[in-house]
Amino acid sequence: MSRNLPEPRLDSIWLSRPARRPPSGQNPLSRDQIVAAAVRLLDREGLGALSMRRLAAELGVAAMSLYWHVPTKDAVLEFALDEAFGELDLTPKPDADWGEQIEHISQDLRRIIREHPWTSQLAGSFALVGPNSLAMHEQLTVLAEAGGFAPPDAYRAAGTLVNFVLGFAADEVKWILKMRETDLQPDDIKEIWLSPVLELVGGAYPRMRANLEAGESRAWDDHFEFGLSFMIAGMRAKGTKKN
Amino acid sequence: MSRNLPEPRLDSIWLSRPARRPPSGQNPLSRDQIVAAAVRLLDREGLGALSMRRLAAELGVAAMSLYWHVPTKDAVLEFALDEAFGELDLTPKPDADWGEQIEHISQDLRRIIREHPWTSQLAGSFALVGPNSLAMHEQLTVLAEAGGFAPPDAYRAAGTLVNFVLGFAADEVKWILKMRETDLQPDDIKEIWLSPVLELVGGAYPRMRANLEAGESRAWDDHFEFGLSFMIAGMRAKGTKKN
DNA sequence: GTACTCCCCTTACGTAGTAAGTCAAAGCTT
DNA sequence: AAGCTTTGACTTACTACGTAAGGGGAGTAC
Repeated sequence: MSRNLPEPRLDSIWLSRPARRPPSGQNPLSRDQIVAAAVRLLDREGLGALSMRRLAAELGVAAMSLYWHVPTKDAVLEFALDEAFGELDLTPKPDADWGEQIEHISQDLRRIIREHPWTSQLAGSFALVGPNSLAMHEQLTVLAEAGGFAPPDAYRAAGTLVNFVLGFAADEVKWILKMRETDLQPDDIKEIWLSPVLELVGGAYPRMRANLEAGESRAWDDHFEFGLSFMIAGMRAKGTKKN
Repeated sequence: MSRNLPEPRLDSIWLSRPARRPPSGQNPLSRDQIVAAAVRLLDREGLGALSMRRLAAELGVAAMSLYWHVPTKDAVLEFALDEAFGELDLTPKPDADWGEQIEHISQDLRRIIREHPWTSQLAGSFALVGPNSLAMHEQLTVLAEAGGFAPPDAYRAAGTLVNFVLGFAADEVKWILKMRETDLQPDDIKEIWLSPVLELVGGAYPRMRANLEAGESRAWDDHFEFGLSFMIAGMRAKGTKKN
């Protein structure tokens, strides 16, 4: 069941400029179409199902044809990842507190990762320097500055926040994918998965045991809101503008 | 350059009990030896270099021999991951504040991930339910309770903290691996990598530009301490025990 | 017509995980 | 001691992957 997730890379595709002019006619294939098809396929069947052959089939084309528009499979993944970030709602909300706006973007980022679980797996492997990713960091930095952080700290605070959301969503996504894979409901998962864990830990880790038992079908929403409130409390405590 | 990182799994190897009794004689192969060799290989050559054939070669054995001791490659990776977590120093420090102890464990976790960069890639793919991982969460939960959180919130706070450290370290590790891969120093990286980013963003994201320019060779330590102080400030703000 | 570029194609290589089956030696039963 | 079972390694082979290399046809420019 091992699937090809790329190693972390920094020589991002975003750093090698187009070098390929836009399509002349009504070509059946283009980078945009490839990326769109990749997102569709990833949403439908997951990261493990995306092979160049499969993606080409999705477009009614031979595998190697893709390589005219895209240098490697990793590039496809990077484009798809940034494409998903493009769904973020970053419009400023003038009548909302900076903290509320940060909360809104965080919730939105979490939503996107839940809707495209593969993003969580890719975000850990690629440097996030696509245009939409940069726009997100930029906006969060702006809001952190509004919260009273000096520019360098605002930048760091934004990064810390993104790390939290990505980390949280990664956890969440493991469950979502598991449920999708097995066609089980949360309660079934509890039965077939949680019980063995509890048996495994035995008497060893009382708190983990208690929390796993109580935590039931995972109240993800509450958990997320708690963590987030937590981050924002930290920001309010460390920034100079207290409200 | 795509490498085989597994999809997130929840049907963890930890959940299927041994079912294999310990080797009788002085066998050349055992699960422990395989895991130890895997860790060595991963440290030395990275996640992408670990194939079953390569790992077997490391042990002077045929590839399929490993499958007697271990059901799949993913299992090897899960064992290796928990093995690394085993290096954590979780001993209670009686003369340290709960916040200081949390800080200590967080720093230690970060150290381990830096020393074994592949852990960061694997942690995103496997449910963290190995014994050493559970021990870590348990201890962090204990400390959060000492900070004044009610048990369910302490559990969540611990999770939030781990998410932060893992997320931060994932970022960091991308750079470490890049430097290792290319044999470059931070300043060189700045030149060959950062400049193109800056050129790419152009005038678009003034804060990202400013921070990337100022951020230089990435002051990771400062950045981490900032984020961590941030998390702990949040905990102190939300927990009941204020100091 | 000739040349050139664009874009998609076919073929093939090397490597991956692992299913399936083989077989020698060690251990247990009688 | 003889025979049976279990253990732990081996070999072979299958399918799928990313992509290097190169072919060829259509459209355009002179």
